Amino acid sequence: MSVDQTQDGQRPAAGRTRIQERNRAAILEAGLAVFSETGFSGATLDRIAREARLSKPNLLYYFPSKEAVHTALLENLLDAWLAPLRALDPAGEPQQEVLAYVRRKLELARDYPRESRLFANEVLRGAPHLSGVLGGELAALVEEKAAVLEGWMEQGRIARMPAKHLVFSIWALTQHYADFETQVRAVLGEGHDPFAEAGEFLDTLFRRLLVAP
Amino acid sequence: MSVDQTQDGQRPAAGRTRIQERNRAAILEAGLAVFSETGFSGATLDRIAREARLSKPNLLYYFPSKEAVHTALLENLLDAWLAPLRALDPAGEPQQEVLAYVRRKLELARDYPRESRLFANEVLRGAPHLSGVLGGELAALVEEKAAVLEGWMEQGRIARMPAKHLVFSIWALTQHYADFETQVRAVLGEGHDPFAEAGEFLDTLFRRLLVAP
DNA sequence: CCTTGATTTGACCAAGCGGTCAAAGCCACG
DNA sequence: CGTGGCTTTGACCGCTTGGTCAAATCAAGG
Repeated sequence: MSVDQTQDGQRPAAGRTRIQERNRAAILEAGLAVFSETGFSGATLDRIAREARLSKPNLLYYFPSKEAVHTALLENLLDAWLAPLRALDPAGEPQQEVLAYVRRKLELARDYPRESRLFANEVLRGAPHLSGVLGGELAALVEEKAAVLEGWMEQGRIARMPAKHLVFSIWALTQHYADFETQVRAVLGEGHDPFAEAGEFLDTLFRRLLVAP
Repeated sequence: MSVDQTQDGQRPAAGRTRIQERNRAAILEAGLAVFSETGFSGATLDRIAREARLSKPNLLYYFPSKEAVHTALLENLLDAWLAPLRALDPAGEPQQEVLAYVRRKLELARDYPRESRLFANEVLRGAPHLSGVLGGELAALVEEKAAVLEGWMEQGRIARMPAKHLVFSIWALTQHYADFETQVRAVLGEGHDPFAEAGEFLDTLFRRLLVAP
């Protein structure tokens, strides 16, 4: 399941018939599966069309190009991806707010690993389809929340540290379990629940990191 | 510069002439540049050959296929990549050993970002060319070092936590600065030295994480 | 200088790619 | 029931791709 298939950001969704809705959703679902598994270049329209149970020309009837499918997916993704950080409440209890953010971000990685990998693939390549958003919306949001965190630090409610790097550490640690799942499973061996263990471990880690000295 | 260009793991390096040595090195260097930038599927032999200042058939005179170049790179990479963990000394002072490991791993990410991205790309795709190594050599090494860490925990010399996840957290946090450099720079804005700041931050983070309670 | 083997290359190929197009099928509504 | 627009498709196209091959070039020893 995609995080959000009701909008695509390509055009206004005005006047979508049921069949259009269904086929566009099927294409985005198939595109997510294929792009996240093989990356942009490795993905083929034939395979995306096949997984969406459509012919290739039919797919191109709904999206003008391969890139359009990819872009639509990334734009869909972004809101859901940033939601946990948006939810960080300046009026809340600092440590609990951060720990809740970590928890929600890890749940996202656990429940939407394909989205996580799609995003990772894109950023790895230098974010050619996201450069605007990274320097714009994303940077602004982090700026805002970093200010909140720094406020808490100045009040002595959490330990002092570079706020943006605190955010980076949350991204890195949570997405690692989705993006490098192959490696994590290979190292842990059988009989482990990586995300459950990660949940406890990250809770401990950030608890220790945040306590005011 | 590649981490190691003197061996390739394809065949025994017996009887390499100077010209063979030079051309193979040029191909690996070019392959690293291209693969790390575009991923395996996005890379073309033409471009690798061009960057190595060779014709495509000439490149294929030295490596039998595109995959062979890729595999050789990954095998080259692995030793250098695992060296910092190998250097973790069971006889050393626990906290200093871990912090030194973090520092070395971050230096690797800073000095060899292309290698880091090559590796990330491969694991993201499910490590089709590395599955054996992940479950073998890598898993064994982590097993060994996790035992060392757990020994230290039992002696109360560092705080108790799941040792393998401690290793994951080091990988995640250090590689993040190489693999997601685009995002990091977009969020930090101008006038920052991401790796320098990361060095200090990660030192603090792991210091706080490791202190016995 | 000539021979022998290593090296290099232009020309080429089959397969797969993203994308087009005209025609066919389908459906709702008058 | 028929008609007009939405939907679907088989056939096709030009291009790029990984890879081949025979011929040309080069380097070194005798």
